[in-house]
Amino acid sequence: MKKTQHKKKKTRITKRRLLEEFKRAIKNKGLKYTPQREQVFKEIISTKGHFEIEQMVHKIRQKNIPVSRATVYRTLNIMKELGFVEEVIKINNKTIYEISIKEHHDHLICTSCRKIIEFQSEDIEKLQDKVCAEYGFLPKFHRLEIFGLCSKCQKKALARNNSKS
Amino acid sequence: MKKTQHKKKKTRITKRRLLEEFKRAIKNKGLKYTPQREQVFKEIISTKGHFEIEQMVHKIRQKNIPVSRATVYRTLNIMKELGFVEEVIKINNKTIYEISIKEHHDHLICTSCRKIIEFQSEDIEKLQDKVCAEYGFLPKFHRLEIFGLCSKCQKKALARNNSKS
DNA sequence: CTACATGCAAATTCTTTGCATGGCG
DNA sequence: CGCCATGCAAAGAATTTGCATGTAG
Repeated sequence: MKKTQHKKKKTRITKRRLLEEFKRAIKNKGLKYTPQREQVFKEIISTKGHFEIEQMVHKIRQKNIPVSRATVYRTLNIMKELGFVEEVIKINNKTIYEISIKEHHDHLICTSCRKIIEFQSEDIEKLQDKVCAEYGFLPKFHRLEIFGLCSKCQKKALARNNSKS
Repeated sequence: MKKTQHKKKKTRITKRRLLEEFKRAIKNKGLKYTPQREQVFKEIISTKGHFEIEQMVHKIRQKNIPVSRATVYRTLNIMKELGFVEEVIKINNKTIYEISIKEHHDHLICTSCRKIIEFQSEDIEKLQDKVCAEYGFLPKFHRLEIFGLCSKCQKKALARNNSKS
């Protein structure tokens, strides 16, 4: 019984554990665990969904940790190699990074208001695995984005059309 | 009977029809239908899957149609607005465009050799529609990319590991 | 003819890099 | 201490833009 309870805790303290994992990974690579790197990482795991570079630099400076864009880029590249951060989306010429550690979310992206709705579908993931198996492909992570109009923007579009005619 | 046959032709001459559609769309917008624009479009619809800018410029020049990168960019932006070309992927700092007209493909992307395998799964698309419905989201197009190792690279990785130990 | 398109080169934006200096281990 | 990290500024790369000239309609 107690053991089961203990296991459950794992999910609760994810952030702390992640930070430890990161620290270990960094050191394993013979790299140094600096305040900047720590803070970049902290910032990322407390960010839901996506983030951009400028945003990240800002947030970190607000915490009184001096950091340059260069360092953020460099840290992100390390994190990419270590597999903590995932591939990259581009929207309006801006690169948007995504965390690969947290449970994975797919996205509905409104092309009108740019709102991003996250969702998760086990069924879709199962089918993906099936496809991969067919091609002998070993999946590491994926990205599913559905572009379209969110309900609000649909209504707006409708309203516009009505007033026209 | 004959009517049915006739209908089938529609699918056969897609490229020609697409070109007409494009021409109409351009003119409807009060824009001009220039050789450059025509060629960019032709190039795109005869390209399977993805394409990059440099590649496109090259191909068009090879057909003896002078074109500048600027024009290709400008044309692509128009095509984006008109909905002929879709959102944009970024791999290694390069933007990769995709045609939105042709049947849609999803992708398995090998992170090692960069090979891109296209696939299609109606089942996945159905589930996507279901998700959209749940959120009252009106999908226009989507992008599904699964990153991982293709079978060849898996074998290579395996071979490396064996020789190590 | 007129308004829009093109090409060039300059400007912008995002990202990477070289080098001197700072700091983790 | 030694090596790696940081910051800055400069370099690079991708994309956009201003302007003079060309051309579709």
